[in-house]
Order: sequence, then C-alpha cells, then structure tokens
Amino acid sequence: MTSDRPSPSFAPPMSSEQRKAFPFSEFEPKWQDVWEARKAFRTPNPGDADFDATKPKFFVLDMFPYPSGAGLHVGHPEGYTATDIIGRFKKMSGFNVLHPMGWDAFGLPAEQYAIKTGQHPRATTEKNIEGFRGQLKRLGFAYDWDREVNTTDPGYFKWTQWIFLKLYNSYVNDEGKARPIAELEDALSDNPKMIDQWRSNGTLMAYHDCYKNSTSGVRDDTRAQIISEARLAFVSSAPVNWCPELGTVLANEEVVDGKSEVGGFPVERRPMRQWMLRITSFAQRLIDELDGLDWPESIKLHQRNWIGRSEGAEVKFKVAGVDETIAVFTTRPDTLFGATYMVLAPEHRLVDVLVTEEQATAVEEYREKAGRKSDMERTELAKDKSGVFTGAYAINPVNNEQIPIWTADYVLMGYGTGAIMAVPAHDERDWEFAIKFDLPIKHVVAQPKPSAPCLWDPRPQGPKAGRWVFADDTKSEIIGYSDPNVCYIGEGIARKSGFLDGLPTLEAKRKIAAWLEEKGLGKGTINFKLRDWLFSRQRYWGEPFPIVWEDGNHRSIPESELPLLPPTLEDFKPTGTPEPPLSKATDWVRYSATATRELNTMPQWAGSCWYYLRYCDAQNSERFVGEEAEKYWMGGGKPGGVDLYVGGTEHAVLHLLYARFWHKVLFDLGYVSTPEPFQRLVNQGLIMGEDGQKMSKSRGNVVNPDDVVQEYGADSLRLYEMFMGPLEQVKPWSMKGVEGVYRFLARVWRLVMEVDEEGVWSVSAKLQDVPANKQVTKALHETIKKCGEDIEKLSFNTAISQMMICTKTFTAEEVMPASAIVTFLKVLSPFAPHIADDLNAHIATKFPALAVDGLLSDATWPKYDPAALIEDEVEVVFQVNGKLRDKARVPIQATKDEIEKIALASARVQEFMEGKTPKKIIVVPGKLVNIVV
RNA sequence: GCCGGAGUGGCGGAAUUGGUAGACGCGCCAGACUUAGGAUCUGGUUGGGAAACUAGUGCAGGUUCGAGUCCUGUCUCCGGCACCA
Repeated sequence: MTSDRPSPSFAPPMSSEQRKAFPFSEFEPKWQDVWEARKAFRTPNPGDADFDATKPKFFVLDMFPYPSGAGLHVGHPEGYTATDIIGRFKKMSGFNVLHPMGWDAFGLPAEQYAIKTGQHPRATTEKNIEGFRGQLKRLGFAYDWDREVNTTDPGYFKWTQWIFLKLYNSYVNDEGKARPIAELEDALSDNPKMIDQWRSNGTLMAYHDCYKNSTSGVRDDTRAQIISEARLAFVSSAPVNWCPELGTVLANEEVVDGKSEVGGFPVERRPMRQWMLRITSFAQRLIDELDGLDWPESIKLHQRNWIGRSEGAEVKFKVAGVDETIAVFTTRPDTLFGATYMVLAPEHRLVDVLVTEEQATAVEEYREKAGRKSDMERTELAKDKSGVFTGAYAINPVNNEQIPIWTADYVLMGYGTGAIMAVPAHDERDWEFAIKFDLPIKHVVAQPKPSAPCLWDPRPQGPKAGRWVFADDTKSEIIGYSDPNVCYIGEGIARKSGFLDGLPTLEAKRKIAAWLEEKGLGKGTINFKLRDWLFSRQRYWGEPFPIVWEDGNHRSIPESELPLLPPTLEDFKPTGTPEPPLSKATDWVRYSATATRELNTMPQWAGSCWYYLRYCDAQNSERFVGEEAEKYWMGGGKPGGVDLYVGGTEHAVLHLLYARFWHKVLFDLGYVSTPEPFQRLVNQGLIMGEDGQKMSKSRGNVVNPDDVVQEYGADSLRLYEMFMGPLEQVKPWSMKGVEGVYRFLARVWRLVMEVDEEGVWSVSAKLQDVPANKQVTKALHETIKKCGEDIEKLSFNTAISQMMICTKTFTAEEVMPASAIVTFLKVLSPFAPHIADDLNAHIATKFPALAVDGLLSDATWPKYDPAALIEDEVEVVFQVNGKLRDKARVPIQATKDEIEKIALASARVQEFMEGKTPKKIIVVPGKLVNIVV
C-alpha cells in the first residue's frame, strides 16, 4: 500500500487497484454471494412454515424500471437505495418487510430496437433484464428475488389479461361502483336468475321494466347495445394521432408540432376503432379518495387538476327554423344573458345539419382543415382564433334572442357537449374570438363595488374608461363597476340579466340553474377534463387482448384460454397501414371458422397497473394474488396498502392514476381489500450532471453507476447518493463528493483493521474487549437515536453526517471498544451493508462473543439509552440585548435563578451592560440568558 | 398566463416549539508523517477588520427580549400545466 506505487503523474486508471483504501472489490461480491446463497432477504408469506404472524408488515416499493439497453443510470439507485435502507432498517426493527423488484418490459423502445437490429424483442428484453438484474445485485439491494416479476412473462401477463376481462365484464352501477356485467345482463332478460341481488338497484329495475315492455323485434339489438356500452372496457372510434411511419397511434404527449416525438414523422388525425377504459366513471372517487393518502400535496393537486372537475350547468338552445336543440356546458350559467353567439366544435354532429347553403363550402373547408390538425397544433395556434359562421341561429332561452352559430376549433369535441354559448364580455377566449370576427359583446357582470370606506378605485382613467353602473337602466342604485373595453372574468354582480339583476355570481348561478331545471331547459352538471383511457396500440410487443370478433361483435375468450400468447412472428414490423402487426400472423388471427382475434395490443401502462399486487404472491398460478397474501401485505387499516412507494415525479399523473383506477375496480369486485394501492408516496429528485445540467448522452455528462462501483465500491455509491442532499430534491452529481464518503468508509474500516507492510489487512490491535468510555458511549447512543429517527423521516443525509461525527469520536480513541464498534456497524449496515457485514465478520474472528453471529441484517436494531445522552454540564449562551457576549458551562440541574446569577457575574456581560440595570432577563434553561438593558 | 417548489459560505447542504446561523461533506489554506503525495492524520476556513468588534440566510418592511424560522409586500430561479367553456 505504501510502497511500489506507480509514478504519480500519468498513472493509468487501472492502477487504482493498488490505491484502494479498503478492499471493497473483494468483500462486496463475496457478501452479495453470501446473501444470495442464504436467501438472506427471502420474505415468507402467510402460510409459509417460517412466517411469523406476530410481526407487523412493511411493504416498501420502488417504481420498477423499464430495462433499457443502456443499463442503469445513477438516478435509479437513488430511490432504490432509499427504500433499501428503510427496508433493512424495518427488518432489523422487527417488521416483516416486503421489498421486491421487477421489470416493466413491454413497450415501444424494445420493439423499435428489435426492428433496427433484427432481433426479436423477447431476446433483447431478456438480455436487458439480465443486465439490469446484475447491476442491481452489484449494489447489494435486499430484494427478495423469488418475487421478481416481469410484465412480459406469460405467467404474469396471463393475469394482466385476466384483469382486462374483469374490466370488460363489469359496469358501473348508480352508486359509482364496479359490478359484474352479469347483473345487467340478468336485468335485461325475461327470466332474471339473480333478481334478489339487484332488486334494490333502481337503475337495473328500470332497465328490466323497460326491457320487458319493449317489442321483441328491436329489443335484442338494444340489449346488446346497452350492455356493450356499459362495459368498463369498450370500443370507440374517436379520432386519434396516427403516425403512418411508426405504424401506431400516439398519445398526445408523444406528438410535438404535428410530428412524432420519436423520429419527427408526420402525424395525422383519423378516427380509428379502438379499445377504451371507462376511467371517467371513477373521476369523482379518484379525486375524493386522495384525501386519505400520505402523498405530497403537489402530486395530489396535480391529479385533481388533471381530472379537472368543474361544476356548471347544461343549457339547451333551440335552433331557429330547425327542429334541433344544442346542449352546451357552462360553468357560468349566470352569464346566460350575455351570450351573443354560439360555437360548435368542428366535429360536432349538428354542424352538417345546421349549415346553410351559402355557408356550406366555407364550413366544409374549415372542418376538413381542423380535422387534419392534431390536438397539439390546435393548441399551438391558440392565440390566433379561427372559425366559420354556419349561417344558422340559436335562440337564447332566457330572452328569445337569436344568436349566430359558429363553428371553431377552439371548442373541443371531447369536453362537455362539444358546444358552447359564447359570452365574450366574461370569457377571454370568447372575447378574442368576438373581437376578431366583430361579434357583439354584452357585459352582464359588474365588478363589485368595494365595501366603503375605501380609497381604492378600480376605474382606469382616460376617455374610454369604464364607469359605475346600475343593475339595469331603470334602477338608480350603483351595484358595481363595468368597463366595456375589458373582458371581466371574475365574479361580481349580475346586471342586464332580467330576473338575475343585482345578484352576486354564486346566487345568480343557483337561481338560473333552478329556473332552467323548472322549465326543462337544462340542469346543474359536473364535468371532468379527464377522458376515457385509450387502451389499444398497434404494436407487437404488448399484451394481446383476450377478445375475439364475430359478425362485427366482440366477446371475451374464456379464462381457461389465458394466457393468450402473442404469435411468434419473424416479421413484426409495422404494416404501414393502421392494421396492427399481429394481422400478419394469419394462423393466430383465426380463432374459429367464423371468429378472429382482436389485433391490437395493450399499452405499456397495463403491466404496471397492478405489479405491486403480484409481488405479494408472485409465484401463484391459481390466482393473480393469493387472498391471504393480499390481505396481509396490502392490509393494515389504512386506505392504501403499500406502506411506502418511491419513484420519480414523471409518473405523477398517468401511472398513478391508472393504477388507482384498476385498484378501485378490483376493490369493488372484492378482489383486493383496500380502496387505494399506495398509502405513502415519495418522489425522489432528479440527479443532474456535474455541470448542473440534466444528464444526457449529448451533453456527455452521464455518470455510469458501474464506473462508480468499480472505482469506489457499491457502499460508497449508496452512501453518496443518500448524502447528496434531501431525497426529494434536485441535486447535481459530484465525483469529489463520492470520494468524501469513500474516505469516511475507509476511516470506518480502519477502526477495525490495520495493514502491514505487505499491504495485508488484519484485525487491529487497538480493537479490544473493553467497555466504552463515557464520551464514546454518548456519541454512539446519539448516533443510534438520530439515525433511527432520520431513517423514518427519510433524512438520510443527516443520518450519515451523524455517523461521520461518531466515527471521528471513535478515531480519537487509543483503544477501540469492540462491542461499541459492533453496535455502530449495526447502525451503518442499512446504508453500507457490505462493509458492515465484513467488519463484523472480522471482529468475530477475534471476539466471537462480541460480534453479531451471522448477518447484521438479521440483527436487532440497537436501542439507545437516554441516560447515556445526558451530560453533567451544558453550555449556556449569555446575550445582552439579543447579542451574544459570553458563554459558560453550567450544571445541567442549575435553576433559572442560578443561571441568571452566573450570567450577571460574567465580566463580559457586565462590560456590555455598561452599569445599567437590567429591564428584563429571559432565561431559557440549558440554552441561553438574554439580558435587556 | 395558471399552478406548485425553492432562494443560507467558493460548492452540495445542516439548523426541535422562534433561542449560539453555516452541522456534515467537497474545495481551499497551514502543519505532521514522508525520497515523494493525488495516501493518511491534525488544525483552520461566511464577508470586512491587526484586533476589539461589526455586517450577514434573495430584496424592503413588520411582530418579538430574540427571526433563516412568524406576518405583509416584492424580485429571481426551477418544475409542471396550458383554448377543458
């Protein structure tokens, strides 16, 4: 170690072998092998022989990775180390800990890589998983590898398909709960067999009566339609982003400026038949049931915003001269008197019906242009409104005024009714549109008058400025302020609104809603931004749907035919048409003489919607998860089953929302015991490159964990990732920082080990079987206390700092008390498990009675002794007028009076008191004295 | 534009209920052991000042014996969403 070093300059990197401050490259793989051989982290399930039912459970979960060919990056081990520390700590603290890992391995990247390299995605996926698993094992994570899941494994996706069948065979009843579709089928039959089960359900009874009374000629079709439309998994043909080049539909997020994010290929909008999941039926519950979860408020808010609940009213407008009505949704029914025109989305059914001959060409042209635009393009051009007059007029139900009906793409078909009443005076979008096309603007809400007396006058100055206004021209009481040149979107007082005049917005909304309902012209309604979930993809590398088609109708295949394997295709390239690649498997496609298989596959989200459940009982071939295992690991009396879920914010909405949705369906159907999957959620922050930029290949600032392990060892990597700063924070990487924790571990190593001239390590002569002195004992017990508390708080950086302080105290000693060191190693072991187990084993060779027998992960987390923390004396600070002037050590039991006396006696204090008499003296025992003069 | 988060040394970051600002680490400086140091150990390290002292937690106020922490206003940075009627 000290001799034959290579020359200091231009030393080749490989010489690092001789520079190692402790032999981590030897003992790290050794202990990883020991843990694996002993199945040290196998977690027994209820029913297993070695299961201890008296222990509480702790389910700690990582967001499982997509095994890419690039391998792990340093962002992965951040969250994984955090959960590993928690898991190991909980295990030592007497919990049954479930801490598993798996692979989210279906998906487009694997498929495209396969196409590029000509390999089968199954082969590349297997290879990538091998790589990832090896990397994770080299970091020493305490996973129970017997519970590993892989979404592309038939034993796994059998149950993904099974859950799809549950969705397919369920509907939502009038209580908003998922129920078997059999109930609905039963109600729509002549001789119901389960009537006792649904007799109390008003909707089903009504369906039943309706069915019985309908004429037999049409009722079979109606029945089939009702059932088909009620399913949670259903078929729709809405326009989607179709990318011919990639040969698949793309999500809106995958389309940028009308081109595909990957490759920059053109994307067109076209209606296609596809599978949807009825997540919208759960919108309200997905909002409400966030309340019971320990998630960051920002994520909850994000989900609420995404679901986008808004309360308002639906209003029906008659069309002048035609027997049609147009329903609109508005959150401001109180502004109905200010509606001066109406807009239909270009895709709206009535556009064609209403358009007049003169406008037909212009409207047709506009519709076609709008249809070609992607959602993204529509949004891009948000500032520049476009639209065409249809030539038709609607009648405003409150005043029978005729208002023009336009079509414009700023109204989206997918939200509300796809039609709006435009109130330009009180809606910015309508305002812009009205200005551009010179449509009338009618102000019907006055900005409220400030409550007197008030110096504030909101009126802008100038000749065109607004003025104080009356409710209408016949009244004389000023109700507020209105500026005809300004669009006012806030709440206020209704004016020029007939029977609403003078009412504040909230009351006006209530009154108009009641009025509309009474006249049968509308009603209060709640709308959600959330859309149903587009669930089908034209891809090869995904779960096939357990569905067949016959005579244009779909039906499920029996559960006994699961798993439905994808065909082994040599050529799985896109077809170049919307026909999915599975269409190439002509034999596979033919289900029977008359029926063919569904050709779409499920999106990548499907497998990740329920993997946490599979972990509870990963080997079960009878059920997606065993009942007893599910009850134990997902139970615990809280709404969410997983005790701690750690992952990145990129999944704040989609994955977490989809998984919650599936979980609720399974809950309603009685397959799981909690309404929510994840009780506590923590988002780890992004790790940036050393330059403070996001890590990326193009910037050349990517840090490879393998290199770090090679150079400093897994323990150093783990420790550094936790020492960088708070888990949830964005923080830059620093190789120098890794060296810092590496040096710390080397110091720990040398507490126990010493090296001879040949560079051979042996247990240090300083290590002895002696009791720890008072100072060491105090440092040790402070460390036990702080680390335990900090791990619970996920404050790993401060826990590590405390261990560094403790090590310094040890280092200063002439003699190392072996049993104290062993206790310290227990505290260190969740963070740096390899070095901890290795040093414990070394200590065992010399002091078998003092070391832990076996693995530290099986040891019990030490208890700290509060008595050891107490000192005889504490330092008390003396302030004069709030400024620090002196300090003194005072006995811990000193009374307030005694401390005060000591303070007043201080020469420095007296100097700053300048002989004045104290006005006030504040004494905080054990802390400070502040003398005010 | 809207929503959310954050502003503390040269850097990453610490600071119970308001009670010694800058723990711990990096970097830097000095010393020790050394033929050598990019190893190890010891000490120092917010700015100004020789020192006593003084200023100091984005900025401006306020409450308090005492404010990084509480209140009001304001600026900057980061992240997300963005025609949802």
